[in-house]
Amino acid sequence: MNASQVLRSKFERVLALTEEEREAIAALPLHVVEVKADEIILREGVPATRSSLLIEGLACSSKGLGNGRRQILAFHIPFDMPDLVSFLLEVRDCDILALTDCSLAYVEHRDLLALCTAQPRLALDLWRTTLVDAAVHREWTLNVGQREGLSRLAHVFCEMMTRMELIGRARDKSCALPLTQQELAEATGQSSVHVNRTLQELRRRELLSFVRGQLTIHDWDGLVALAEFRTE
Amino acid sequence: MNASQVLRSKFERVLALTEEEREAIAALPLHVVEVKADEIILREGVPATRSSLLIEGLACSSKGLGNGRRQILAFHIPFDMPDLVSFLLEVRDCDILALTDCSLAYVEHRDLLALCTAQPRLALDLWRTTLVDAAVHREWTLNVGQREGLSRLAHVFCEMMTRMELIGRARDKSCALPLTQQELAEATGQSSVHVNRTLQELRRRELLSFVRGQLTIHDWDGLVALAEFRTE
DNA sequence: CGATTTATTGAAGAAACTCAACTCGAGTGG
DNA sequence: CCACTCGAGTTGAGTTTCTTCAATAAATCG
Repeated sequence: MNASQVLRSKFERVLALTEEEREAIAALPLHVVEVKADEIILREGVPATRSSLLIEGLACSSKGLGNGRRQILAFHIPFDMPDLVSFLLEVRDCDILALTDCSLAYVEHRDLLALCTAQPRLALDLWRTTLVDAAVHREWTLNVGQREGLSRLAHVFCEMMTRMELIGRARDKSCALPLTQQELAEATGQSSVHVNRTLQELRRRELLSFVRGQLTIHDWDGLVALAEFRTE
Repeated sequence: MNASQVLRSKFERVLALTEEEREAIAALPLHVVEVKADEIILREGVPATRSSLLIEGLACSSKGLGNGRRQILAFHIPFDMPDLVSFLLEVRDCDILALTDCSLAYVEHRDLLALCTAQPRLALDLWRTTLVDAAVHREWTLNVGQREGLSRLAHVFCEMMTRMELIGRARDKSCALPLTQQELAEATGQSSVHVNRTLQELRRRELLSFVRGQLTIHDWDGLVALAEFRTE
């Protein structure tokens, strides 16, 4: 699937596109690049002039602190536009980082703006996706702020499994999720040592297994209950 | 200042409005209501059919957990549209709660949508404010996830002072901020006992005082440094 | 195969929590 | 006007959760 098709099917998940809209999407200039694991895709603090569409791979948004601590704010999977949230803002407020080798397409903000002006329905749908992203942010704040270690981790797994299923990358509650324990720690605001022990507890309770980047959930209902995950 | 003027001056902070835009704003149906402290303005889980504009008072967004724990996700002050973030979404994902007696104006989503269609510049500006809200959410996730208790609280105070200054409600780094320690606890993911001790430490270091809902910052630079607050 | 990253374990310690009692201040009603 | 009540703030003590440090084991990569 090429970049333009990815973008189109992203819209088509919600909208029935008109011929005109389809053409406008196809005409949007996309610049496809490959990024190696651990490279920064877009850096915090620089002017926000373009957004990216993730075609393949796993990425994250993160913000660092002076003492070297870092918080992962969201994971990004194919079909996501990781930094549409900085569209219309002057400056990026967080890093976008490739966690695995990624294939992605850049869209210049000025082209995106032109698309929005010409196709109001598409603009509204893009706006809506940024609002969904914001809702996920709120869930993460709740997660990190109020849940205990065990359910915090459980919640991340519930979210990722749900999203992977939505894009057809999961089967029988099992999917590839190539995250290290260190990365899970940065996403949940815990130390990696504690994540390790918490993972063992999740395994011991036979809720899931997470081995070499493969997540398999054995007891979905149990995990959902533990995480207080809300399926919408 | 009436509700319509509040809305207009919200736009005018960034845009130079045309006559037509001004008229469109004035024509937007607003339904002004008064809400008592501790009442729920808009409830989680119900269909999102309208948004609110805060005219006067202090409110917050919050999400609860089964065990009674609650996370405050954002504070809202006059000129904010606390739940524009649920515009275009089917269902509200968090409660909006009045922390003091509030005066606010409801806007029906269908009217807002009509305004957006007719006035694309206003639509983009509203979209932009939701993106700013999302950026603040990200900062909060970082705050709750990675900062230690002392700088976590410091960061909340830096943010609120900056915002109060922006709307002209602060003078000499002092402003009314009628929050209880319990509410600060729910915003920072700490227990109220710990907030109490942390506040004492902030006072002891002569960074600020926070007495009976009045925040006064004595050493702004020191507080900013402790919080690693980024002034944009 | 060796080098490097990732995962696991133990132990000590720090940060923050809970519980419970007590103080203080603001408002209320007798 | 004072006693009372109620909510908020403060304090102490014991406990839990999670962190840090450091060492080892296992997996992955070139």
